[in-house]
Amino acid sequence: MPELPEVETVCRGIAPHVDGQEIQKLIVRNSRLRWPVKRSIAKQLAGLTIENVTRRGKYLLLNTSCGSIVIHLGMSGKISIVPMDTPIRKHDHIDLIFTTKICLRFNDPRRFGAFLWIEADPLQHPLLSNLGPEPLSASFSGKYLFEQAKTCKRAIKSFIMDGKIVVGVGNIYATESLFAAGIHPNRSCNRVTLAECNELVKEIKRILRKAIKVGGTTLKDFLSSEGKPGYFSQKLKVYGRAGEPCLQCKSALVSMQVGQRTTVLCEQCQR
DNA sequence: TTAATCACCTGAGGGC
DNA sequence: TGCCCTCAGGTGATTA
Repeated sequence: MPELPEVETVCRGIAPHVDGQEIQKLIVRNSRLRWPVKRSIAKQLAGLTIENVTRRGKYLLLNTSCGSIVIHLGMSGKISIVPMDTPIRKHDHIDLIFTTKICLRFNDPRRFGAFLWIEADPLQHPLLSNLGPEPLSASFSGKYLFEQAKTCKRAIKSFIMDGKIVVGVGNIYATESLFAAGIHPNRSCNRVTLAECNELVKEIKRILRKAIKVGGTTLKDFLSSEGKPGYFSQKLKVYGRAGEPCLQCKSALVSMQVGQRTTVLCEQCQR
C-alpha cells in the first residue's frame, strides 16, 4: 500500500524514463478509478511533452507546459515503465505511450487510485490546495504540530494521518512513529506535550527517510516502477506484529482500532 | 466547525 | 478443491 516513501520511490524511478518524453497517445482500458477517467483527455495529451515529474504528498505530478497529469496510487496502484508492446495483464487500466514507444502503465486492482488531467497549476486544484506541509520539510516541526494539536481532541494517530495537518503519513508510518516516540495512538491531541511533539516529528522524519532509502515498504501490493519490492517491512517494529513480543520490553504487542484503522502498539512503552 | 463514519474495491487468507 | 466470509486500507463525501 503506497505511502509517501513508496510514492517517492516511484517518482524517482520513473523520472529518468519520462522526463522530456513526448506523449503519443493515452489508452484508457478501464475508466472506473476513484474518479472516472475522461477518455476525452487523450486528444489533449497527444503531442505534449513531460517536462518533469514531481510529488506532492502521495500525488505524482507529470508536468507539461500546459497542465499536469496527476496520479494517485490509492491502495494498490502500481506504475511500470515498459515497452509499448508488453502484454496486458489483469488490471492494467491505463497506458501513457510516448513517441519513443516507451509506455507508462498504470495497474490498480482495487481501483482506489486516480488518474487526472489538470489544465492549470495542480497545486491550486482543490485536491492539493488544502494539503498540509511535506513531512520532510522544515515547516513540519514539533512546534507546528503542537500548535495544530493543542486545541484538538482527536486521537493523535488520526491527527497525524490527516493530510490537512501533514501529508504522506499513512497507517504504517503513523503506527511506527508513535511507537518510536512512546505515545499511545489513542491519546487526545491536546494531551500531547511540546516535547512529545518534537520527539514525534523527529521520529516521523527519521522513519520516512529510512524507508525512502530502502525503497519503501512492501506488504501485499507495493512494487516500485521497476518491479522491485521495498525492504522497509523488514524493519517494522510494531506494524503487523500484534501478539508478538515488543522489541523493547518483551511484553505482547496488542492490536486496536483507532479511527477505523488497525493499530498495533505496546501498552507498556506507549502512554 | 469538528469529528466520526461510510463507501469505493479486490486479493489474500482462513474456515468449512 | 472450492466456496464463502472477513479483513485490509487512502481519502473524499456524508452524517452527526
